Amino acid sequence: MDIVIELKTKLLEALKKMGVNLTVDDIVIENSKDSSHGDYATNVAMKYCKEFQKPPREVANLILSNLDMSGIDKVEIAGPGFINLFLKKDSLQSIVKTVIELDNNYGALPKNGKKINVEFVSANPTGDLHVGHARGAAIGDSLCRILSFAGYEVTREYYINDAGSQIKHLGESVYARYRELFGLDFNLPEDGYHGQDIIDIAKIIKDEIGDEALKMEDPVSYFMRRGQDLELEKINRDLQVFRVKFDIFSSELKIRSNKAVEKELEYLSNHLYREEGALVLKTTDFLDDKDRVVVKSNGEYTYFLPDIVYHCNKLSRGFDQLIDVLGADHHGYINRMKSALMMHGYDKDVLDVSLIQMVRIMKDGEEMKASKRTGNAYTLRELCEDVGVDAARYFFAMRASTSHLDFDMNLAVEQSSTNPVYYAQYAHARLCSVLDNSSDIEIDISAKNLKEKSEINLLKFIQNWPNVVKEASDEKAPYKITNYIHSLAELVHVFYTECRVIDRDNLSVTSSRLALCKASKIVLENALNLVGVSAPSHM
RNA sequence: GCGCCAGUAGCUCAGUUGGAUAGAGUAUUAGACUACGAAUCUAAGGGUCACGAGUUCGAAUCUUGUCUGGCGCGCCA
Repeated sequence: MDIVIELKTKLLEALKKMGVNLTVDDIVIENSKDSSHGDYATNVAMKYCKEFQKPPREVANLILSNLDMSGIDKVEIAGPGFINLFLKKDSLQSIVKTVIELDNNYGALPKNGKKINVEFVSANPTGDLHVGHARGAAIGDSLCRILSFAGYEVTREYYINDAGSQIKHLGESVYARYRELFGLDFNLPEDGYHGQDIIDIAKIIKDEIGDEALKMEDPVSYFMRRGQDLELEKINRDLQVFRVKFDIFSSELKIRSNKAVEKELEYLSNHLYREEGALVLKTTDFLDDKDRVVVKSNGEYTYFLPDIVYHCNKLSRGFDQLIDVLGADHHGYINRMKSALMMHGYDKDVLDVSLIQMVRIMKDGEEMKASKRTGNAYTLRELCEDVGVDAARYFFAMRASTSHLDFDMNLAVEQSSTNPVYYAQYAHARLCSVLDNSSDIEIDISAKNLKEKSEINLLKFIQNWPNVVKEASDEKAPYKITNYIHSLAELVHVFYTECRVIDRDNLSVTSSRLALCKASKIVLENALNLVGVSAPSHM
């Protein structure tokens, strides 16, 4: 059993004897930062001293006199009333066996039967993904990996806005470039797209169908469809390179079919009113600070209306929770969507929005606003080419999504200890190397000879991994995983430096240390996998 | 003007159900390879946790006021 849980249970029993009933979640046990504070410490005596109407240190004393001491080496009361617990070494060593036996599943939480839909990226297919999308993609996908590891059934979804004016502009732009290729006069719309990629797409279409489009009655709608498909293929290729794979692409056009939007208007009729010819949804009855137009006075729908239909569509597919990963500039959108869902009788918390703050690409101490090569926005593809997928994914996942991110290009390409990605991957490669060099020596998974400080620290840290998974999943915070990875890598390096692993004159210690190496390698690999970063055995 | 997010070491950031001397990385300085990968490790210096007031045994954390920055506030998507 989990040592922390075991300790909590013992504390609970002690408190119970003293007449106070609590649950496991009421007890906080933390890893001591300072080894003189024991292996673990708890503040229960201070937290619940009011129940006993006695000062914290006295309560601590009472708890200790009732505490089952099996597996515990010694206890101390310290400071204002902390209880410091010192464990017997063998109670820590058992984690090695657990890790090696569970392997890739160590840290995975049991299936909880909950279905979560995570919508992310959802960029209009009118051009390449830029670095803002890249951060959304990295965080969205890492989140999915974490949630899935934490026992949820996860669906990754991409919403294509293929019914709006953007796609029309795309069609017109590609058509114009297509005509240009035949030397015909062409009209590139001002609010169209002017990049090189549009010309490339026009060329592809020319290769596909020759001059056939020139005879079409409605060429623009053909170019809309085909142009969008080609853009989407490109986006999808870039995302796959970035190790992001969607389960489903939903089309706004399809959502709109079967009169779904009209039915939605009917459903919402009690919450609608007319103002200056437009239909307005009374979202202020719920969470919003302003009512929102859903049908413009010219009869067109705003973006919001089909998006309501889309979110209801997702919920109708049986998801317990929806997560939207959105750029921070969309924050005004949250309450209006939640309000609409509440009109459908859903709880406001069925939708959880992860806002992703802005990214600045920094190079040589200055912000890089555009790609040097193309002059356009710096793209995900260029980023992958310049710094590699591992570095890009790690850096994006590394910070809380709510904080602005300065992406340091110089650091990301650095192949040294200053680069956190290499630091972690190097730790993994080192472990692999040690294990390779000792393949003839048997591994002792009881790990009974581990007793050095660096070994114990590593054991405790590995043992905490499932809790980190839980926390990252509950808080939807991939950066908790990268923080863990960095600390784990550090402990591995320290262990490696202080403890010579392979010693053919002392095979009993060697066998234990090899087991620790193997367990550490497994956890490191599992953690890296959750943020989509590879765990190489050689570098 | 209103709303959301933020302000912690020179720089980039952790620390958020209130806990012990506020931590990492980076940068700077000084050390450590005749053995498993020195892409590493060990130390040192570096702080008014934006500022004030409050809540209590105890505040970076909670409340409140102020200042600064980013973003939003459209019959755009």
